[in-house]
Formats: sequence, C-alpha cells, structure tokens
Amino acid sequence: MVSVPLFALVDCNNFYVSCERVFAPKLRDEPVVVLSNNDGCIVARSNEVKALGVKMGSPYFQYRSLIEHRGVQVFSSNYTLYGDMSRRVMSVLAYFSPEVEVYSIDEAFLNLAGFATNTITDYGKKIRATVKQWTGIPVSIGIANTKTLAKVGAYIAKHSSKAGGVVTLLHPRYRERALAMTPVAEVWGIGRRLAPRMMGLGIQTALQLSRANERWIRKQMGVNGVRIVQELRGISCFPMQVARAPKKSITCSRSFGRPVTTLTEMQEAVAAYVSRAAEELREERAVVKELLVFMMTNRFNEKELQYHPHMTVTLPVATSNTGELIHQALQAVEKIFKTGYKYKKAGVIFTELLPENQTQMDMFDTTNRSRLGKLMAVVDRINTRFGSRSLQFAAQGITQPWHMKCDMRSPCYTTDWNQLLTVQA
DNA sequence: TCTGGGGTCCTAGGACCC
DNA sequence: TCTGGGGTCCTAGGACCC
Repeated sequence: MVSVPLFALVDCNNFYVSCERVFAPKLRDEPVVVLSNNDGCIVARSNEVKALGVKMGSPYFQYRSLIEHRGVQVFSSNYTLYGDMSRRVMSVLAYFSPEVEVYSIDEAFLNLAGFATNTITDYGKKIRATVKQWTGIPVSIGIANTKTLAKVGAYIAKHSSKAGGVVTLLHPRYRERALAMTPVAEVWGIGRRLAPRMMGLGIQTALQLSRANERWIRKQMGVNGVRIVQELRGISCFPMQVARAPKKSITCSRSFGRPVTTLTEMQEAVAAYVSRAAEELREERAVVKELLVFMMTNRFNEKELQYHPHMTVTLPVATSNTGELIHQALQAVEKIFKTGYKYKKAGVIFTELLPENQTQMDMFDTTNRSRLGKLMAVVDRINTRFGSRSLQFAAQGITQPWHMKCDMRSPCYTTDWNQLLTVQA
C-alpha cells in the first residue's frame, strides 16, 4: 500500500545571521546583518533589522547610515562557516527521517510519509529542539501533504508567535485559514513578476490562487502554475528528490573590489575564477566541453561607457585540467577585452558538462591525460589540507589587488584549527 | 564613492527540412 | 491582390528558486 504523502520543510531562521550568533552569543538580541560578496548587498537580517524595514537584497550603502545609527552589527559573508553549519544541521535532520532532501543551504524537505499524523506536530517540535540544541541554529517547520503547503506552513510558523515554530496543515480547515493568511507573493513559485500580475487580476492570497480556474492558470503561468495550484489543493506534484542530480553548468564570477582596467589584471581574475570552477568540476567528477567567459562594466553607473562582452569556447577535448582551461579562457579574454573601460565584474561558466569517465578522445590529442589527472588530484588534496591557494597557477596572480571586499568577515571557527573560538573563563 | 552569486526550467520564435 | 503547412531542433530570454 502506498501511504499518503507527508512532508516537513525545515527552514533555518535568518540562517547566516544565526550562524554568526552561534559563535558570538552576545549578539543574540542585537540587530545583525550579513552582506553579500564584495560587501555589496544585505543578504541576511536579524528580526530586529527586519523590523527596521531593511529590505532583503538591498544595497548596503543605501542603509549604511541607518545601520551605523542603530548600532547594527555587520558581517561580510563567510561561506566556509555557513556551509559547515549547514552540513551539521542536515546531519541532525537525518536522524528524524529516512529521506532528507537538502533543498538549499538553509532548507530541507523531510519525507514523513507513514508517520503517525496525530502526533506529527510534536515530532516537528522535537526536531526543532534537537537542531537548536545540537547546532545552535533556530528553525521553523511546516508539515503538510505537499511541498508547497509545507512551505506555507513554515512561513506561518515563522510569523506566528503562538505556533512554537511548527505549523501542521493537514486539517482542511487549518489549511484554508493558513492559505487565507498567506499573500500570493509568498507562494513557492510565485516570484516578483507573477505576484503583481496575479494581484492585478484580483488574486491576493494563496487561498484565492488555490481556487483559480485551471485552464486560466495554464495560460497565465504555464505548466508549473498548474502544479502549484494542485499542490495548494493538497495534491502532491513535487516528489522528494533525494539523489542529487548531476550539475549541468558551473559558474564562478565575482565583482571586483575596485575597477579593473588592464588586460593583465583581467587575465589574473579570470584565471582565478577558472581555477575555482575547475576544482568544483573535479569534485563533481565531470569534465567540460564548452565554456563561456564574460566581463562587464558597472551597469548601475549610467554615466560610464558600458561594455558587456562574452565569448564561448569549445574545447578540443573535454577536460577538468585547470591549466588547459585557463589557457583556453585567457585566449577568449584577450579577444574580447578592450581598453578604455572600467570593468566591475567578470566570470566563467562551464557549460556542456560530461561525466569524466565518458570522455571522447581526440585522435590528434597527444597530451598524457592520466598524468594530468593525477597532478590535479594532488593539487586538490594539498589545497584541501592546507587551505585554498596553497598551490595555485601563477596566472591567478599573487596579490590580487582586484579581489572582492570582505573586510568584516568572521573567523572560520569550525573548519580551521587556527581560527577556533577562544573562551576566557 | 558604494548595487551578490549560483543555479534550473519553460517558452516563444527562428531556422531548417520535407 | 495573391505568398503552404507541419514538424523538429536550437537558442535567447524570461521566470523562478535560494
């Protein structure tokens, strides 16, 4: 017998802020923000900061004076720390369900099909308490028959003071009440374009969306819209996805800490990004057949001359060798780089990925690929052990004056012996 | 002065073929 | 004036997610 679908969505509250607070407990009731790469945007806010009206994803400089005036603690993002904390949270969740789908750095779906529904909210509370106790991270949990409804539950749990962090939406009456409380813009899959359109057409809440005509939805929102509506009605259309699908592309791009104007610096930066992307490629046990290099001026500065070139390179043989990839990418850089512009950002995208054991040989290719592979494996091991860039290609540059800003980064408390937290007793 | 980064999927429209 | 029709494949752009 196939049991009724039952999902929990576990969502970490203000995740990056919570990670910083674990290691700086005195910030527990203080306003805190975490910035994006290059200290550009605000990507995580504590509740105190949300209450000040600071918008998610807004440019830091727009709120800088407010932030300073209110004594808000500011952190550059520390993805090494957040990635490690995320792994810890996910490993706790694995105790509570046979199937955990890690949906993002701060969210996971748990398959609870077959679990007793009359005690499921208490089970959710136990999960919540255990994650908090073992990792220090507070979470909100939604439990329902579909993933989209579980998301709604977690949204309500986060915003309701009496829910105790867990909201179950199994009873039709509760479900309707929850959907009526949820703005249509908060529904999973309704983004910044669709939300205003829906609202203009008289659909303000998730409940109204769930009652919309299916054919009309198909026309307005495509096939995915129909699935969303079905899910809101309690019919599961998005199953658990436990096995991680192989990646279809790998990107590495960064804004520069200051404008780049010379070919030499642009080449260094692109070489560094290729190197990072190639590490990920090897982690993925894949090789790449085609890559795209791009660079751009500051699109926000209307007074400056704009230039956003890109170039696609097809590699003679699919590879994951950093040296070869840098060589190819830098040729593209030379072709599209023009002097006279202030570049703000550059990047590389590996498209056309193949599993490394399916490499198509080129009969004119004389490179000894097995030796090259072993060399890269050794470099990766050394960099894992002694820190990234312990061994690097000269093309990446040594001082990297164009490197992004991250002046307010916290230590890597959990992944570097030299940065452990010290406690004075 | 100062505006992130990394993904996936869907669709419309053009190119091309018969 | 009148200017086929239908299928497939590819790609760019748009939408979404975190």
